[in-house]
Amino acid sequence: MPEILPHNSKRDLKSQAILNTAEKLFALNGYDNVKVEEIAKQVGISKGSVYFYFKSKENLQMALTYRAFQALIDAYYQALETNQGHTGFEGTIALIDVYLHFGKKHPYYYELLLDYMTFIRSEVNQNMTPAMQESIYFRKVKGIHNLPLSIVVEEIERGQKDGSILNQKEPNLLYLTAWAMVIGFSKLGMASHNETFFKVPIPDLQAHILQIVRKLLLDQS
Amino acid sequence: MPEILPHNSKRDLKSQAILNTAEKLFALNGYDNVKVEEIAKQVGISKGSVYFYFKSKENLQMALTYRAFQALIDAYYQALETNQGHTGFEGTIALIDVYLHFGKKHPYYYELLLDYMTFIRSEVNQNMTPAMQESIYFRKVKGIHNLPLSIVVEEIERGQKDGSILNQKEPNLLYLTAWAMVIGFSKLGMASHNETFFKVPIPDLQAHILQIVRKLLLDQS
Amino acid sequence: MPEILPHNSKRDLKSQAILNTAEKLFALNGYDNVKVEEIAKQVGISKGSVYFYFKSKENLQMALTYRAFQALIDAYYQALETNQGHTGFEGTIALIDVYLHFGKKHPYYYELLLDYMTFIRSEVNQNMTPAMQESIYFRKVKGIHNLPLSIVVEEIERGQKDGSILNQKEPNLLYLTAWAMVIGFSKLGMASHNETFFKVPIPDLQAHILQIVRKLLLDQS
Amino acid sequence: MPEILPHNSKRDLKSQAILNTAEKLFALNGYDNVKVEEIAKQVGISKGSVYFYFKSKENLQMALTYRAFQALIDAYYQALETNQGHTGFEGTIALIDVYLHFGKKHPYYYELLLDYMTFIRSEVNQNMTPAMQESIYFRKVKGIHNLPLSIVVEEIERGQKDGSILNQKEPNLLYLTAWAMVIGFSKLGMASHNETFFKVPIPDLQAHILQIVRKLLLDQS
DNA sequence: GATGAATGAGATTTCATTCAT
DNA sequence: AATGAATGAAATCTCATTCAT
Repeated sequence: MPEILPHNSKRDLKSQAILNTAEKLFALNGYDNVKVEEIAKQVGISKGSVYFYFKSKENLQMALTYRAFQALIDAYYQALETNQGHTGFEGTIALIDVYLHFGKKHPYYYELLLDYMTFIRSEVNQNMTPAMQESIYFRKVKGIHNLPLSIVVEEIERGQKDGSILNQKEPNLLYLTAWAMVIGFSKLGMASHNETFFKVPIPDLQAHILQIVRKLLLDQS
Repeated sequence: MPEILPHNSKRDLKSQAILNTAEKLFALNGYDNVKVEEIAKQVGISKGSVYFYFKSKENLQMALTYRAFQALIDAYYQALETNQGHTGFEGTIALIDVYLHFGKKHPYYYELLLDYMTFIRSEVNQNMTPAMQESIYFRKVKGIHNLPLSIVVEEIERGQKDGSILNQKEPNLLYLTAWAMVIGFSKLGMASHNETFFKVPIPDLQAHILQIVRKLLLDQS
Repeated sequence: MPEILPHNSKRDLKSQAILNTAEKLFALNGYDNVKVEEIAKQVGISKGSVYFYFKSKENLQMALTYRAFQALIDAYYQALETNQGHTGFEGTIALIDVYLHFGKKHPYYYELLLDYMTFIRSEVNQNMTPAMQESIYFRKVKGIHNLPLSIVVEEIERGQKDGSILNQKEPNLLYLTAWAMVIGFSKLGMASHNETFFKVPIPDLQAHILQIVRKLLLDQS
Repeated sequence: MPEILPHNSKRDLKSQAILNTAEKLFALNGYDNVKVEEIAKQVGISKGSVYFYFKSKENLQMALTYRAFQALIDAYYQALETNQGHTGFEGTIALIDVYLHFGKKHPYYYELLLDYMTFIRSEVNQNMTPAMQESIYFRKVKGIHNLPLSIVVEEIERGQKDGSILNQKEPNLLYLTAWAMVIGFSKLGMASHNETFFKVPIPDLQAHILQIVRKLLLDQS
């Protein structure tokens, strides 16, 4: 009964523990201000062990980025499943809602996802550390990094076909526009640990932005 | 009597040269990847001189943040002056347009402005270096950091009064909503050195977002 | 009764496998650049097993040194056996020839032998790790480390007596002189993976040096 | 009077001090067993300062190698000057004598010179650290690393022409043969801090080897 | 005012060795 | 006997900052 777990489950458990702690510390103090030693200490293991599980600090962050993508994609699929039978419009709104909640739950994931987009864009021209080139996590992320986009775009297309999304503009343009709003909101929301930002309650701002996205999708001008 | 000497202008000239170079390098490589020595070298002075003009690297960045605020505010006032006689709606759109174009000349200013927002919110709760506490530039920035908001908000209010802005929602809410869109766009646009992002031409995206802001202000639902 | 079991042969087999691999890797990359883990991996066992058979990395090298001495001594005795009935001169030349060819099969043995000579001279004055002090292999090597010298010296003496070696100088002096030449050649030859060294074909150089040794032994000036 | 020194003489003085200490420690304990911090401590400066003068530990060693070459070449030229008017034979012997004394005075230089020969040989095929590729000292050494050979070879050729060297074999072959003897002797001599090695007084061995070299050059068989 | 040599705390990373399983 | 996760000392190198000249 208890032994059905794959025999590297203990290994996985510890990787996850390291990742959890790293995520917490990176989020709190910023990547550069966190020492690997500190991560180890908080996990209750030695510095060397962290390096046993993750080849480098950079790699550790890429593993976190992978997690961020996975978490987002999982949440997307789950929302899609929950919304089976609904229109493409409803599905799209649900996805955006998911992204918004996602950022509240894992604020650091936002940063990671955004940083990755910047990073990947300069992959060709710029210098990438050899450590990164060979990183298994980097390869894993590259395998899925377009999924979030395509999931939403497909849902938008579905909505355009089923008539629930009246705006007939290029789905990619609609996606990026909505994404820009949501990212902007997250950036601002991130800046305030308080309930309000410049006297505006954060939830009000969020509701307002969601409402605009709705209008955008229903717009047929 | 003693203060009329052009004595200080040489000083200013050199500070400005340092700031120009720092801005360029920070924008290009990121704050952490730029060495003070490199800045000095490119200015053609010594490391020690940089420290004569700016107490620390952090301080240098805060001075840059001050420049960013100044530049934005200047651009705002100039747009307002150019738009004298126009409606509040037109003024507001002009301001947003300014913000959108603002980053073309100084791409790093967006980051600085955003970082500052994040920084300032932690002023009370968190740990701030004593060096920063006493920084003259920090105090200067604090003196003007609410101006961009109030300039735009005032213009929105003017528009609501003169009937050119039909949306009667709280001006702060409108401002933040519009700001979120613009920030989001900047983040996305910044990330791409290319002309397109996910197959969407960057200028198309910008135009689209501006159009939505227009609709937002004219919305009376 | 209990010691006849082939029980130990499996043990020996594995030690030998470890030594073979270590020798190959040390020769290729240098002692310091070879990780114990890499040795284990190439043998197909675990790091822990290496430590079961050899108390430490240093010890492993000393075991290799022992093998080097054994191999040299074996080759010497074999040459002597082959040359039974020949003069001392011929025997001596045969021994030197053996030494010269010795490194072709095990290039690393030269280094090991030389390093050992350097190591042993510092035994008294200098600091030696306690691990080494107690090393069984170190004791084993100490037991035989004078054999190569005495074998050659005895052969020289035999040659001086049977009249085939005309040079009547101190046999130890003759030995060291010949040894110096051979070591020097090995050092130079080793350094070149090519066929020539400074335009001189390596085999030509070797033949030349052997010829000089011959003359040395026949010299009666 | 005292100010004629070039104004970076203080800088040079300190580099030399670092080099002196590094040489001593490397010679005593081996490159790998010496910490940069230890060098700094013994010079009486900080670790960072060592890195200010030499970009890396590897670089420091290459600087030492450069010194070794310079010292050898200087000694060669000086010997040539002293032997002006003498035959090529005498000049050649003088050069070999210089090399022999040289190794006694700077035992570590021998190793460095020999290591460099091994290193340079693998330059094409093998991996070289980027740090080394760009090392100014590496480039400096490459500029002069063939001088010792050519100085001696020229002298041998001169001797062959003026009739003082009767051996008409290829000068490069003669050089390498002699060099092998001398290197071999050095290796053995290095192994003994004592006055004797296997009961043979070191100076006797040296004299003997020199005598053989003499005979080699005069040999016309 | 200007210089740049000097500092030294601190960061990442490696790897021989141990030991619980 | 065998395994391989865990350890932690130690090593190299960086760079913001200081300060004597």
